Amino acid sequence: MIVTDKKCRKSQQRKVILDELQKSTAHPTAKQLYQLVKKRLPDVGMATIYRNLDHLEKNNQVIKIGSKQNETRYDGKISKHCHLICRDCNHIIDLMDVDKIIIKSKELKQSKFKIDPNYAEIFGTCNACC
Amino acid sequence: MIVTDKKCRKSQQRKVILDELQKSTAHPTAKQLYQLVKKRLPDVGMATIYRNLDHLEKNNQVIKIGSKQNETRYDGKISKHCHLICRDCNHIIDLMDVDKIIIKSKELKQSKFKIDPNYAEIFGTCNACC
DNA sequence: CTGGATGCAAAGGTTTTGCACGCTA
DNA sequence: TAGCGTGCAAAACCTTTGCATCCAG
Repeated sequence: MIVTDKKCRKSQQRKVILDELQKSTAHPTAKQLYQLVKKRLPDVGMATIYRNLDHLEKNNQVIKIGSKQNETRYDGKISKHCHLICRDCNHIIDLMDVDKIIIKSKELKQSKFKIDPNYAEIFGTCNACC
Repeated sequence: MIVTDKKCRKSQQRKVILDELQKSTAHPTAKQLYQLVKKRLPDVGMATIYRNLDHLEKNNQVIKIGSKQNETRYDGKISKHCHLICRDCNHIIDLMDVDKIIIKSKELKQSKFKIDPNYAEIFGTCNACC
């Protein structure tokens, strides 16, 4: 579902932030984005970056990678399994019985990326949050 | 590859931290683990929790969930795609051409978890780090 | 004009580090 | 006894928030 915020104003800052993020392929951090934006708007503040990233994410113009929680979580089970992570409540479900994760992608083959089968995080919405 | 640290000592603290983590199914944060450990070792400090979690992770006894980087990263591409994340260098590769991710798991079906196809993070090692 | 957006500075959280002391092997 | 591990406190980070001011619509 795409939410369009009718009350939002298109400030220079917001435009530049979105533009820099769309131009980049590096998946930058807020700080890196700040450096990029600062080149075009030297007076920009860090708070503006964060506020706009939140705003843009809520309006589905930007993706925040990973869990929305900013505390690291740990798992004492080291046998092969993967995690389902609820983007709403941060609940994590273990999938212990996954034989194989099949991803059909040419880019994956070309990338020569070596998938660690113990480590996949699949995001979505858990039963309680649906 | 399993790395066993020959110089490590089995302090009470380390044993209790590992034990609590293995008993838990909640994927606790460092702080939550601290509360659990504190019940058994009232004088334990937060630094001990963090140092041991690092140590245990390096020895493959504990999994740190998510990217090892603790800064949030953002993506300006909102079309459906998933991410390959290198656990060594934190490089993120976009897979734009994934039709479907197939996960064979009974637990997944039972969980009624609703996967967001735009959001999968597959961890491993990138070409440069192999 | 109006109220959303900004910049600055301060506060809030999490994680790391320095240091003297304690404890395992 | 050697040197790894601990607890405490301070520091280092990342992110959020309060407030006066600015500016887009």
